[in-house]
Amino acid sequence: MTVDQTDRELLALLQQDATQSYAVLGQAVGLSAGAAHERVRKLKASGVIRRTTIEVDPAALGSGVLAYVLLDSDAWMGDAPTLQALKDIAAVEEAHITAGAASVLVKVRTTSTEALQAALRALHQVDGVTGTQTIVVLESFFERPPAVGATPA
Amino acid sequence: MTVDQTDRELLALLQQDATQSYAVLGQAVGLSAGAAHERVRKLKASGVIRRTTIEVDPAALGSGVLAYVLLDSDAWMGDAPTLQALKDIAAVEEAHITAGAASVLVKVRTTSTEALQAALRALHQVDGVTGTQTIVVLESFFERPPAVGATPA
DNA sequence: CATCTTAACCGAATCTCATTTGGCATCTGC
DNA sequence: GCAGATGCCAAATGAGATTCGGTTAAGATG
Repeated sequence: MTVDQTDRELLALLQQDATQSYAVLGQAVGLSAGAAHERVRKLKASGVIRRTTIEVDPAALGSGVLAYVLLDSDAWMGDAPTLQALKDIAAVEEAHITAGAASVLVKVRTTSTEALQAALRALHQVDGVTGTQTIVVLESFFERPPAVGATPA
Repeated sequence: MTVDQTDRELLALLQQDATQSYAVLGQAVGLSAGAAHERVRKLKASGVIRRTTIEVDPAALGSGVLAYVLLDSDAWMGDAPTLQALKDIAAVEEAHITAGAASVLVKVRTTSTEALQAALRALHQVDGVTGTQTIVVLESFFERPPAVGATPA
């Protein structure tokens, strides 16, 4: 699908606040409510918009501990069983295969350092993992959604 | 604010799909539409729900390169000027002060390796930064919203 | 150049759902 | 046991999502 400048503006506006009416959205980009609706419908249908969701404050739910963990391994970790094992650990928010010394990088958020320890234990038990290096976050400057601005030349 | 089990269920449902009607939400948790609405309203007012937003597929917009960058520094980086400097780099999605060897960890997403290089250049120019270590992501297993389940004992 | 096709837009009509209101039951503290 | 507060339901109202018919503009085709 072609995503033009107007679409990007709509995406940016919806990223900031997905509850605004199509009338307002349309006005902001110079379209009628109907036309804005049609564009957004297509963006959803084509998968550019994955879903509409809420952003929850982790601190409000007691998840105050954030850490990044590098996993060392003695086998290839890029396959489905590894993925599933990581997904099954609720504290794991992201998991990526990486280039460099470690093979996998995971982002972990827990309610306490005790819970972090439990998560690390679980990570150690994942097949193939031989060791971990943990980077504990002291303070988050910000976490924001991906930029949607026009692709620079 | 007190967040009980029903609230957590509502949060989980809204995280999956924030477009469902309050009638459906209420039914799912055993409440009337009005009561569900009232709970969600309070969650928003109290800041547990930060905002309603859309999740955009970065790949669909051409942002296929993801990397984590560790920043070394010769000064304390935990202050507002550093925050602002990092925020001004559009490719930076997250920035955290960390314990450990490096002082700051940033998540960077770009359209190409050339753009990644440009982002690294910009990071080097941030006041206090003396060096960087970059972890390039080869493949993302998943990136999901924070868990909202009941806090285990 | 005339015509056909397609895509995108607008404005109006319809219909669903968010939001508000009033009243009842439950629980708390006095 | 009583007053106040909290949380719920059911019903009314209005806003806004969604649909539809018709128009224009931009290419393609001959």
